[in-house]
Amino acid sequence: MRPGPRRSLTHAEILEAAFALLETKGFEAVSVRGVAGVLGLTPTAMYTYYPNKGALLAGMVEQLLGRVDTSEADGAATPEHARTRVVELAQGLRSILVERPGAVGLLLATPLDGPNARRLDERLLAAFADAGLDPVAASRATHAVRVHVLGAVAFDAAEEERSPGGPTAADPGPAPAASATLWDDAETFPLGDRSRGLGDDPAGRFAWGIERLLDGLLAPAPIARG
Amino acid sequence: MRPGPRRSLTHAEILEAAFALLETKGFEAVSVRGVAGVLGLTPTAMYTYYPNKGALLAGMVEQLLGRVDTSEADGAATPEHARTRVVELAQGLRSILVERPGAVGLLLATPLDGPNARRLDERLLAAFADAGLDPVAASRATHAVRVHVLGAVAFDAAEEERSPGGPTAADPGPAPAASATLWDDAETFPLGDRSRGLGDDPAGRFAWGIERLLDGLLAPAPIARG
DNA sequence: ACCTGAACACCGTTCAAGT
DNA sequence: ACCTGAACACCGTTCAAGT
Repeated sequence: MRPGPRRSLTHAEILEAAFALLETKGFEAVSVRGVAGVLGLTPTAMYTYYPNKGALLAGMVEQLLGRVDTSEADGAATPEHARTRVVELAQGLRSILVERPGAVGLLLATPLDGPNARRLDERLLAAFADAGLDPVAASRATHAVRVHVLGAVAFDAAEEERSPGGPTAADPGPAPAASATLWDDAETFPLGDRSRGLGDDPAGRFAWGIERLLDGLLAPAPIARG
Repeated sequence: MRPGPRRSLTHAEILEAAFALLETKGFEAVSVRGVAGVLGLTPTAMYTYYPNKGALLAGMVEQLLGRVDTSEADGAATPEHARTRVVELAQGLRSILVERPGAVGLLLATPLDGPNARRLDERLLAAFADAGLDPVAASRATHAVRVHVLGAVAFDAAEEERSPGGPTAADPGPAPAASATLWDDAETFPLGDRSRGLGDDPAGRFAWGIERLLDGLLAPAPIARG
């Protein structure tokens, strides 16, 4: 068939194909040509749906962030409820990113400014306001949480890449094996070596880190600083 | 000239060319072919120096991290000194990343496991140990700082990409202009809209975030948690 | 409006060959 | 050991053309 049977796909169908590619072959495989291939389209046909690759990725990010549950828990606006709400949002965001291999690449390649990104921000801002923070502090606290979640997932992804299967359990790896690449000068790092494998469970250290961050963000006495 | 005048470059010279490319044309331009071009080499010649592109990027990351000053300040091992040391390391790491446009891409594309990355970790671990944290907590605190710095720089870079020139001052951008891409459903986000441009100075919010994180990591009374 | 086919200017990497 | 040249299997994007 030459020109085409006018199939008229929906954006949802295209994103579905893109996510299938992301989950089966990783972020690198999410290409305009690749998605077109899955859909049985010519690469150029993709440009009638998205003006460029960035817009496609932004669409994926939006759909991903839409999966984060931001329904207001029916609890009151007490500081205690506010804190657990922040934790839930942070954990929820982390979950949808960790569940999908390659999703981090997506987030890092795309500005987070769609409606669902802003909705998430809004919930965090509201929670920090409920916790008693003034608007400037709430804005910065929201940013700090955003930054922490994304950074943590990015780190986990980078580690996962070099030792697939997961270091969740005790996995010291090929212990004395020559390090992966060029540097064999092998200084010793007593503290690092000793602590290797201590707090290494990704989920555990993330939960711990978020709690400590909130300890600092919601500290009751902001007077004694310095 | 056909085969070649046996020029025998050093790794340092190759990395210099790679950084020149990074700083003038951004991370995307750092390609095996691109670097080879700057050096007057054929792309294939690059493979006698680095086994693949990843190793080249890892070499760049190592050199970048080598620029972070980790010289032990002559101060005593008091908790107060420990805290300021962590802040200095975090700020130092952020500086070398922020100064070089495109450096974030580098960090995110490469596992941080070279000697200089470990040296930085070691300094953070030592500081947290000086501050009185047990090995597990010190390891997790180190990870939290790592994550926070990288996440913050990645965020700033993403923002810089869509409004170059910097939102350092009050820069509301094209205020009511239709949002960059597809979504025009335009829910309203009262808190987000009100706080837009409040705590948005990258350096300021980073410094604030690191201090709050340390408030939580170095909290004196880990009893009253929950 | 949606699609094809050809084309342009790129990638990373491998392989056989030269010195 | 270091390098070239040709090649393979990819990219994102544009353009002219068909229905």
